[in-house]
Amino acid sequence: MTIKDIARLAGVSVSTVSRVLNNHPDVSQDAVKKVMAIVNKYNYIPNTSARNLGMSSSDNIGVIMRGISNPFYTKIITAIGDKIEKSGYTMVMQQISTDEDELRVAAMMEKDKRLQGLILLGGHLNYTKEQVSSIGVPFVCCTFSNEYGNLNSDQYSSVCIDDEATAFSAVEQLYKKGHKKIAVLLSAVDDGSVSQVRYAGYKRALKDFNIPEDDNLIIQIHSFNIADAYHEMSKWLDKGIDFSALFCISDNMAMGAMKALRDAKKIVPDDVAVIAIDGIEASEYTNPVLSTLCQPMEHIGIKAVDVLVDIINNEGQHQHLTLPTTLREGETLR
Amino acid sequence: MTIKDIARLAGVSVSTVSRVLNNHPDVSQDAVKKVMAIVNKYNYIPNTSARNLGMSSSDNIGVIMRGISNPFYTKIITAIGDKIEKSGYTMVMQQISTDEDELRVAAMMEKDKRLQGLILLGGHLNYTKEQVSSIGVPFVCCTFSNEYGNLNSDQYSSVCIDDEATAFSAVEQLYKKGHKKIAVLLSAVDDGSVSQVRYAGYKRALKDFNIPEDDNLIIQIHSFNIADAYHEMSKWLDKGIDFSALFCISDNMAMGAMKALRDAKKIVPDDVAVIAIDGIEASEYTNPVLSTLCQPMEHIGIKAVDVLVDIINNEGQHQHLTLPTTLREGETLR
DNA sequence: AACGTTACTGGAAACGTTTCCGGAACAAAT
DNA sequence: ATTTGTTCCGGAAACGTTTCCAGTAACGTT
Repeated sequence: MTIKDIARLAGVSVSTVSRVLNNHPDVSQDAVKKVMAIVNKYNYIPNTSARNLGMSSSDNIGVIMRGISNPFYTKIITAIGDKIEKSGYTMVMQQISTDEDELRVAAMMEKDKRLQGLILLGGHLNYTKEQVSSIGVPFVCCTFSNEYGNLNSDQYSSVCIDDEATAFSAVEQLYKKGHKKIAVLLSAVDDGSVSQVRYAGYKRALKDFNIPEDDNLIIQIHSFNIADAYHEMSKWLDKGIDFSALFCISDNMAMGAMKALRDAKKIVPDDVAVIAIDGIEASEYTNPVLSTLCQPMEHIGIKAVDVLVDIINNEGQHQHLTLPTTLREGETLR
Repeated sequence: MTIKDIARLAGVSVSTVSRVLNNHPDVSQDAVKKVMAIVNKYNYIPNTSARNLGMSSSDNIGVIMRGISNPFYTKIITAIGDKIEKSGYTMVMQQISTDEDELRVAAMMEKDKRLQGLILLGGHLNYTKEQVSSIGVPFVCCTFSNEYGNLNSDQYSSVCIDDEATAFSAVEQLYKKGHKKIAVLLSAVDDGSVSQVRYAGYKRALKDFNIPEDDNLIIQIHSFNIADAYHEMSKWLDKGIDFSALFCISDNMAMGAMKALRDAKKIVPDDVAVIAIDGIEASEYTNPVLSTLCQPMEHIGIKAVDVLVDIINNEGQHQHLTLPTTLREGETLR
């Protein structure tokens, strides 16, 4: 069943069918009716390959992400996938490992799958101008702060929270409860990732509250992995360093850390207060319930697609959205 | 940069370039060398739309899933996506809501995206023959038991655990610890879903161990949702029904239930023993650590793609794989 | 009555591949 | 010397759309 068959059955030309199917203006009501009748009767769906070839484009939007393993991303992905579908595009997902260069992958993918646009999830900030311009379709970065990039901001869009300020406010919560010996559990500190930016917020908070920085209170792992967090935290606790509160840069890591604290017989929140950032569902069901600053995950996903689709349709400029976080008061603060 | 340009630059015909690119036999070493030199030099990637149109097929494999929100699925999806990519196909993901008919979506998607094959995640068993044959590409169902379907088994493939036996063995664990009053937290019981099958395993266990069934010990919700599990469990606990153990048909639900138990001042495992099925990462970090029967999630994903690709390439028959589960001894049994 | 608009239509080229088919070049067998 | 077969190659049709362009019919204007 091709457009030709439809044309024949409806008694019109191929061009007319095409026009009807694409809502072109220059077509009579009569023709629309005839064509649609046949289309519906035979449940005709145009061939995407032929259509894309004809228009020399596609309806693919690529989504590249590093580490879907962090449950934080699944909510965002869900929202993105949903919204892409609703907008009439097709989502093409590509996962990359931690050591792959996402922009190289993006460039390849763009050629290979003829993308209309790209969404990058959980990436870095220190792309060079050349790297960015090497990819020829509009793209939007999700979930890492705008202000810290070194790029011309009109070359891409971004949708995220203010990671620095959120980290600051997490530490502030601890400070307000009287904590001064605040340890931080983080990932890399120099790769332009969220980890680095949240760490910056932590440091600014310490400074503002006149708490001296102490390298002994920095617990660094090399992933956002829950198991890594658990092991590294356990090792650190063995050192017996004195502290009264722990700021984890992600919920996932906090869950690992809390198990380590439990193993070490530290009671949360009596012995150690804990706060984190993200607001994943699981962390609402830990014992005790984790206190955390929640990201508006669905909203992030939806907005990312919105912005991208607008740009694809030439209905908008690149923009940089910063969405608000909300405090979830759990049971890990005292 | 099209195949014509490559042909011109390499000094051969378009057909020859195509043959080289597709590893056809009838082409000289000399030609291969000349073409590949140009292809590599200009980093040429063939246009997928044109190629698909020419071959009247595509390289798309569809993945349909209900409720990616359950973290259990993310591991599987990750594995599936990875494997699809490695096999040279493109993953096209479609999420559906609980009330959508997955086979209708499958049929639509197949036409729309010209799929080569389909993977269905977390579906039902009671498809009719007509429904199944309405979708014209091979498909494999993941994560629900084979034996309970009412279909001709050579019409599709499946990869999953033995849900009935696993549920049986979960209840067996509780029985071996001396429990007789075993409540069960489940989802639907009559829709052909995993829930129904796991419930069947629970009932068989009771029977084998000479424990009378008791409707009061059945806690039913209408999703696999963690929040729903929490609320429904709380409501049930209010009734004050006597019980000593709880079998949850999924880890996710168990996490909700454990919070409800905590709210009700029931100590796990002293007052109530808990066991579940799935083995998601988060449930390894609950307090206390959940005891559960783990599914080989990565393995399931990889096998599903393996089987499907073999069938697409006419290198295999439809088959039904049942993968083993392993007990993770947590801290919720006594 | 001639002309310009307007509203719509159909023919056909174009998109970038794959693949069928016929043929060239050459070697081996008769 | 002719046939037969092998190996490789190029031309061109085909895939199913979109879209440009030319054209027709109806209608209002001068």
